Amino acid sequence: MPILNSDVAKIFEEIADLLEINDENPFRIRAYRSAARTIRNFKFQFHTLIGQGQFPKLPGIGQDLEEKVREIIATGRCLLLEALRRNFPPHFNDLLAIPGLGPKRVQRLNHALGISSIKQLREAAIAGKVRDIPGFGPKTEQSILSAIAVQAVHSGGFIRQTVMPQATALASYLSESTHIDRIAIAGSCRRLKDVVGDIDLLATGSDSGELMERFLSYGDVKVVLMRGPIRGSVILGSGIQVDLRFVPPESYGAALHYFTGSKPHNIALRQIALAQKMKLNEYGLFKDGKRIAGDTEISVYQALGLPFIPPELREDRGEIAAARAGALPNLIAYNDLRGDLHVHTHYPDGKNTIIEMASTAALLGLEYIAITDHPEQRVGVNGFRRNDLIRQFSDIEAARKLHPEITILKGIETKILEDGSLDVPDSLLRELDIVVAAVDGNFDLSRASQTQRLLRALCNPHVNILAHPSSRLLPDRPPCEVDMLAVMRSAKERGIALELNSQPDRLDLDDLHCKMAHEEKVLIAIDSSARNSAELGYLRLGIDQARRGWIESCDVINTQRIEKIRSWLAQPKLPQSSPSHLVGHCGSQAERP
DNA sequence: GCCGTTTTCGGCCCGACTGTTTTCAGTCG
Repeated sequence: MPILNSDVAKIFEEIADLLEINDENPFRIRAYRSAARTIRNFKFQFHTLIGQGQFPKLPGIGQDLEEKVREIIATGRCLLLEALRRNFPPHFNDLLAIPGLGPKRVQRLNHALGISSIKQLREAAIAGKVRDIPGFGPKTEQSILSAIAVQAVHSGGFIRQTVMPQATALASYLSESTHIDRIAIAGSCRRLKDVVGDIDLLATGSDSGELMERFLSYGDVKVVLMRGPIRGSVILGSGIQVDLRFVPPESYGAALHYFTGSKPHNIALRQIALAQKMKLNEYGLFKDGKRIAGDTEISVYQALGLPFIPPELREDRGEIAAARAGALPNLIAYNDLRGDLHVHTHYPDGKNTIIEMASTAALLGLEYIAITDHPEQRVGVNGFRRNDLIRQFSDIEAARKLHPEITILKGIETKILEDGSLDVPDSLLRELDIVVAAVDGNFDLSRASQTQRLLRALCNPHVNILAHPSSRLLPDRPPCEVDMLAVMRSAKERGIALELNSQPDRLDLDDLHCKMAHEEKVLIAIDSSARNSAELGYLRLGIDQARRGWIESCDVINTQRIEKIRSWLAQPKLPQSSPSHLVGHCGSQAERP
């Protein structure tokens, strides 16, 4: 089993945790954390590059960390980590994940009570033993118990789509405060992350007192975590934390930037300011003690010599270098989409007909949709019947007559079986305008087997789109282990699009894989896989995700007019045996009854 | 541990808030 970048990153993160508990140089700790992030975001696998005699030059990875990466890739072990682990009980660093517990308190808990796990901490807190440790008290003990309870329920984070109604309702409520000029949703919600940990709100105006009172007395507040004159923090009934911060109007832009994050992006920008003998904080950009920018975000970037960087790109994934080089992507916009190539009908929970789906899509401004139901939707448990497909064809013909303003393509969503073959015979697939293939079941195959499975499916000459490629389900089902770079390169060679599925619990491809697709110039299809007409609106979430992944309009097949779509679908596929790296994947597809 | 418009050593982002103190350490974002 090769050691993956994610394995190396995990080791570096654990080293950082243990160094932190050891009270080591904070900058050394930051170096490990920064390297872990860089390695996790890096698109090529180190084990492959090192196997080819290469080692990439990456920021924050110098001689020492390069040697450690090589050691981990070669041996699967890291001597430094093993030495650190000998000083602590197993999983000791898990305690750092409890809000309110940092390295000092974790050490004290261990020295005073021998606590080395969250379970032990909970038991000690319930028994009232934690409050007697110097530096702790009854309030800290209670907040530890609350934090453990919240963490147990929401450790996976919250799907942004479910959080935004709460955020906008609270922002709207706060905006009624008489001394408030502006209120904004910042943080990871503004960066359009698929899963968020909390809600960050920023307000500006003439007086913060009434705002804070209003905030803390909001009907849905369950717990008040913190209440200062300009900053407050609460937990809502849903379990999500909300942080509110007030700044004076002239600092609005700098504060919006600061509270939008991400933290690594902010740190990088502050370093740029320092290099120019300036200081950047949430109140503004200062030179010689004088504010020179900060009323708007644009003013901050401009004063630092950079163009405006959209919030969804602010992850310290190369956006600052791209901004400096004038090479920021021209991000796709919602109105760029012309169609949806993965739409369902007649679902038990949706019950919308082809006509209803088509009319809603037309109202949304779409020029085409593809009806791509699962075979079993039409036939139940008795296997695929050709007559059902014929019946749907005639339904589509009827809908076409009723809604000539929108093109309706005949399609199917076929399952990719464990061996990479499809659950619908080629003889039927060839009668369709478009074929969407998707993994369904057997999510826990080995990385090699899962990759082979997808590569073989891509060899089917009728497949046009690989749907929700990682099969993750937010927030809890992890993505399948798969070599996505190999899948993308194969898809590109064969003219197949990878789907960015817009369902809020999928958003699959994720942002990093979107960026990879953009860099690899692989076609993307942003689809809703709507199960009823309302879900066609999820396309907006797909666009959000695409923007986080640097996707431009030209990367996306369904920004094209229907004529282009038809010619893309009609393109002959490469002969099955021609791409050298696919030999062995592309056997003849057996016909199934 | 990294890195260079402070360049091979010395600096590395920075302010708010809490709880437990008795002036501030620890933590968070």
